[in-house]
Amino acid sequence: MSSRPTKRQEQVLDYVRRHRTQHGLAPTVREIQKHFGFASPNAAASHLRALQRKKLLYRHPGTARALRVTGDDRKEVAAIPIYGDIPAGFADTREQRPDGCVYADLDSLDIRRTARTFAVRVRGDSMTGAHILDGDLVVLELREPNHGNIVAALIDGETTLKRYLVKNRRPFLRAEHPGYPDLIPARELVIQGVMIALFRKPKDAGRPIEP
Amino acid sequence: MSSRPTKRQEQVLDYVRRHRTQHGLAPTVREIQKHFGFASPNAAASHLRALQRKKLLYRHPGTARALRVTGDDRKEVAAIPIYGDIPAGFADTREQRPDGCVYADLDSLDIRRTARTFAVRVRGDSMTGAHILDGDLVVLELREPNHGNIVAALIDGETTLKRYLVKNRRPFLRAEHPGYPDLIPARELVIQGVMIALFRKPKDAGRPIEP
DNA sequence: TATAATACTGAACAAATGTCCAGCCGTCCT
DNA sequence: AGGACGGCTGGACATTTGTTCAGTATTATA
Repeated sequence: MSSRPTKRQEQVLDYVRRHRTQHGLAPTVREIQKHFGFASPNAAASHLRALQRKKLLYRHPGTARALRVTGDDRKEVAAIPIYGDIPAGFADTREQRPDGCVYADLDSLDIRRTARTFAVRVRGDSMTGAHILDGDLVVLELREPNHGNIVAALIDGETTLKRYLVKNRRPFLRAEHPGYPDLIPARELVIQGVMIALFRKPKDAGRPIEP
Repeated sequence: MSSRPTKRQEQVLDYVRRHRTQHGLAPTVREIQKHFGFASPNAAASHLRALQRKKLLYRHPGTARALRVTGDDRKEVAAIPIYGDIPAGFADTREQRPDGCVYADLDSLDIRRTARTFAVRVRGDSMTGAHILDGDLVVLELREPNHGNIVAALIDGETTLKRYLVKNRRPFLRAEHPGYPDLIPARELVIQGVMIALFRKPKDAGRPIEP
């Protein structure tokens, strides 16, 4: 019987959430009091009581900083391995060595837990026309591609990111940048993954450019 | 100057880690004491001191349950609130209502824990030249922008994503799409955040079509 | 062998923190 | 009009909790 929080209660809940992610621990009653400018710790405490009543918050009585926002626990965070370079024998996943992981929640990625998901660091500018830049991290899912999907494919022993197209029942790959020709596979086309998400961290995020 | 922990210290560190993942919060000194059967809280406390000296643990003095294992921070996933729409009075964070959250690890985002970070859903195509598309999720940090940064700014009561430029010591905003004029602020320029990351989930990604 | 570091016991203090009681004011609903 | 509820002030109390001082025994370490 969890009901909706009021505006104020939402704010409190948000502050708890934020405090947890920023400082790694939940705030105390008096920290909440201070943040909202209450004159009494009871103001914060009663909000917590209300949130608890509405099942939006859990806590251990008598325990310091024992606040836990209900939804946050259930968030399933997937560790997506990053393969900087995909070698030929991709089928054997066990031999892969990820260069770290991206962590993203399944919700926002809409990932099925059964699906094989991985990420690749993009090299080159052959897909800038599709707004995929050098250095971008592309999250891929192992499945059959559809016409128009962006895929990681194996061409001549190298893996590249291209758009997957079908013409006259024959699939081929297209780069999204002037000067790159279409790639029509001589033998068979090995699709290693279909792009489902993109993650970019601009290199110039903190750096000024020439005026 | 971080050296190796002793066997016992390793056990304590392990217990702290386990307690955090199991209960969502760090143990107190006395909980550690109880777990190891110490007769004095000082036994646990001195272990924590040693671990701190070896840079394997961080804590806030005088704060309850403020233990953080050094390596674990990197795996920590931050909940970044998504503000679909940024109203005028942004300075008052308390009135914000996030439309859910993105979850990303601090490492890959290079987020400072102290920094105020949030995300905005991009609307419109004024930044396609900078490879930022309609529907993209842009992660922003609250800080002073540099020349060339992409920022969320408040213009005429509306928030837009633009490139921040400075000419003759006067800052202005530039869209990255043909046909959009530069925005030269009449009064003052309110910068709400500087882009530090981008997250895209293609709309046509999840459709499985049978051939 | 000296010296430091580890690994504790034992007691106690002070700050941090959760909690409770009493009451005020306004809004919404019946 | 009445009552339930949200939002808050003000004060106080009892734990919880971090911290410190003093001391013992064992194990490295130079």
